[in-house]
Amino acid sequence: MRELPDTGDDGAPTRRRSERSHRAIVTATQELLVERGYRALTIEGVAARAGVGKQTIYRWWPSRAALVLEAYLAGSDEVVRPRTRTSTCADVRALLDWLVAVLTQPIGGRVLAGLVSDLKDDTELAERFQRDVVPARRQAMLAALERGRERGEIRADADLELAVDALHGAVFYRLLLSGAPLDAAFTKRLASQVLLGLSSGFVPIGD
Amino acid sequence: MRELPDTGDDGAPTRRRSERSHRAIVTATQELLVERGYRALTIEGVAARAGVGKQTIYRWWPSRAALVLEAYLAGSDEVVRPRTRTSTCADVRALLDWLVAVLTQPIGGRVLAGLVSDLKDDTELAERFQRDVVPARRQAMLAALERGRERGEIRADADLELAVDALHGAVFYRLLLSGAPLDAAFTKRLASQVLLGLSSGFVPIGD
DNA sequence: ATAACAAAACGAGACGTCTCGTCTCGTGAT
DNA sequence: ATCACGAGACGAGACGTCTCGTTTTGTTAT
Repeated sequence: MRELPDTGDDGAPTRRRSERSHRAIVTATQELLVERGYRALTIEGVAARAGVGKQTIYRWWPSRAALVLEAYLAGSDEVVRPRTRTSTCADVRALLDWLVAVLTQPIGGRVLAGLVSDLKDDTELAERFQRDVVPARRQAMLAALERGRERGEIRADADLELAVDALHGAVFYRLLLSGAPLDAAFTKRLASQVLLGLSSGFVPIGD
Repeated sequence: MRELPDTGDDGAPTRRRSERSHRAIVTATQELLVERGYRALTIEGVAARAGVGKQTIYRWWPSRAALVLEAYLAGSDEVVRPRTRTSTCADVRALLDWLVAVLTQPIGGRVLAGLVSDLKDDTELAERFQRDVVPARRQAMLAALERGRERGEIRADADLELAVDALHGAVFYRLLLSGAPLDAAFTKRLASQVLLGLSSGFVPIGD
C-alpha cells in the first residue's frame, strides 16, 4: 500500500512510521470485516479497535477502500496455490478450486463485493486493482493453459485470455450475482466444458 | 417493487398512493444516479429533487437499494432485445451485444456494482434479485442455446446453464472487475469460442 | 558514545457537517 | 373523517479536519 519506512531507501531520510500501529490497524480492519462486514466498517471503529488515532489512519491510507484492500490482500495469502501439473484439466480444476477457496474465506465474498462497488467511484483504487490484483489472479490460470497448448492439448489459435475471462467470470458471477453454489461439481464441469472448447481434438476428460 | 395502488385490484379498497409522487421519486433517482453515481445517492437528495417528503420514500421502499433497483429496472427496458434466429452463434452474439448495451447504459455499470455490494448485506434484496432479475437476464440466452441443441448444433449432453454462467460471467467480470473493454470483438470471440466447446462436431463459425 | 535537540508521527478527541431513520406537524384529497 | 402527503425537527452516528500534549526517532553537538 505504501513503502515501508526504514528498509533500504536510497539515502533519503526515510519517514518514520510506527510499524506497531500499522499492524494493529490492518489486524483490526480484518477482524471488523469478518465480524460486521464491509458496509458496517468505519474508520472510527477501526481506530478504536486498534487503539489508534483516526488521523494515523487518514495519514497513511487515502480511503477506506484502500485500507480494506490492503487488509484483504494481507489475509488472502493463507490459502496456498496448488502445483499439480498432471493434466491440463486437472490443473485448471485445481486452480478453480483454489480461487473458490480464496473467495469463500470468511473475509472473501462480502469484502470483494464492497470493493467492486468502490472501483466505480475511486479511479486510483481501480487502477491499482486492475493493474496489480486482477493480473495476479489470472496469471496462474493462464500459465496452466499455456502449458496445455505447448503439450498440444489446446489448439494453437485458441484465445487463452478469453478462456480465463470465461473461467474466472463464471466463478465471480456466481459469487457476486447469481448466488448459485460454488462447489466441486461446478468447478469440475466448468473446467471440462471450457477445455473441450479449447481442445485440439478428442481429449478424454478424466475423472 | 410494490403493487400499484389503484389499477384494477380485486375489490379491496386499495391504499391511496400518489402516482405523481411515485413517478417523481423514480425519475429523480434515475437522474441522480446518472449525475452523481450510486455512492453519492441519498434519500434526502432524492426527496429534495422529487419535491417529496422523506417519509413518502421510507413508506414505500424498504431500503435505498430497493429504490435503486426499481429505478434501474425501469430504465433498462429501453434497449430492445434482438430476435435474429439465424444461426446459434449469431443469436448468442446478438444476445451478448444486447447484454453489453444494457450494462453500459449511463445508469448501468455503476449502479450494478453498487447493488452487488448491497446484496451481501440485504438478504431480502438478494432474494428478489436472484429470483427475479438474474433468471430474467439468463432466459433469452438459455433459450437460444436450447434452440441450438434442438437443431443439433450443440451436443445433447452439454450443460447449457453452465454455458450461460461462462458467457454472462465473462461479461460481468470485465465490467465489474478487470475493466477490460466490452467491444464487439470481445463478444464475437467469446460466443464462437464457447460455442465451439458445446458443438456436436465441426461447425464452421461464420463471421 | 552519550546527551541534547528538533522534527515528525503518535493517541486522543473536539469540532462542524452530513445523512440516517423516526417522528411530528398542518394541509389537501377522497 | 381518514389517510397519504410535503415539510422539516430531532437524536444518533460517521465523516474528515484540526488541535492538543506526548512519545518516538534521527541528527547534531559535545
